[in-house]
Amino acid sequence: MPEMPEVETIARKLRREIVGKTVSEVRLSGLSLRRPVDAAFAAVLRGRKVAAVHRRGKYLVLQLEPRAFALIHLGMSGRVFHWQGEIAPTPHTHGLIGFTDGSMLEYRDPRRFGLLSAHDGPRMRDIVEIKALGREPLSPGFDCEWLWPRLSASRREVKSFLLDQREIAGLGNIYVCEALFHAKIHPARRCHTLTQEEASRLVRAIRKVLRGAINNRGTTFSDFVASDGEPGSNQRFLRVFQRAGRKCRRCRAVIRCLRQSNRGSYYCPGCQV
DNA sequence: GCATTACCCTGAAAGC
DNA sequence: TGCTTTCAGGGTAATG
Repeated sequence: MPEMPEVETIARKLRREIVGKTVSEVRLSGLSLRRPVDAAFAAVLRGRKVAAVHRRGKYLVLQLEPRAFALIHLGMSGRVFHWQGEIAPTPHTHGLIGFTDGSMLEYRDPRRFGLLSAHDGPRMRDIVEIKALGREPLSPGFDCEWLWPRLSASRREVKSFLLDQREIAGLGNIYVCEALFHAKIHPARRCHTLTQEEASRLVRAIRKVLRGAINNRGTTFSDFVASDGEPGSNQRFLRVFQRAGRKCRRCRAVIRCLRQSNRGSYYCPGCQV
């Protein structure tokens, strides 16, 4: 499941591969993703040049020239490939963006929880999906001074807060579980009960797990691979995620899994209070 | 404002 | 072996 480090890995790769290329054609499967792909998607992209590749939260953003933006969200199972030359679409290929040099960008998404959208003209920060996103966890503004007042004002469970993209953009289930482990905070703790020291630990833990995951080119289970098809290696460093029933590497307690908002929360009952 | 539930979807794993 | 069922989860919407 692609979260911020996986999307960042793809963005870095695409930055080297497709910036400067001009879109010659766009083919869509016609099947609906998270929502139907707008009929204008192809028209907005065709003939435009890729000026830059950005990442915002879990969105991959292609900045086009003349000014327009294409948003790609990978959902649960989305993958992006850059191919040299013509390729045959798979049953799960929902978007093919061809460039004038003959290479192609393929969007593949078996579960179709992802999103493709195009926006002609606006500033990036005014795009509705981007506008809704909270702070970037690796930006200079993501610190305890920013986070603690927000935690103090919320009675939600901290796991739910951290997954909320309107608060912090880019965290998903894997890295929230891992960050809470490193910060020694139980996922069901109510935000307002966290001390300033715990909030500070949480900030450091979030930055640590994300930076580590980016360095490892993301976490690969079954779904995620970078745009060249190479898997990431961060799964080797996970401490709690999908390790229920196994022993904590720090305290030897047995890792548990509880359900929060219908998602699995993995934690160590020995380390996390 | 927040929690809960359902929904979208399909591959993998488990169960029979 | 082969079929059916269950589970996984990001984001959104409806409901309480």
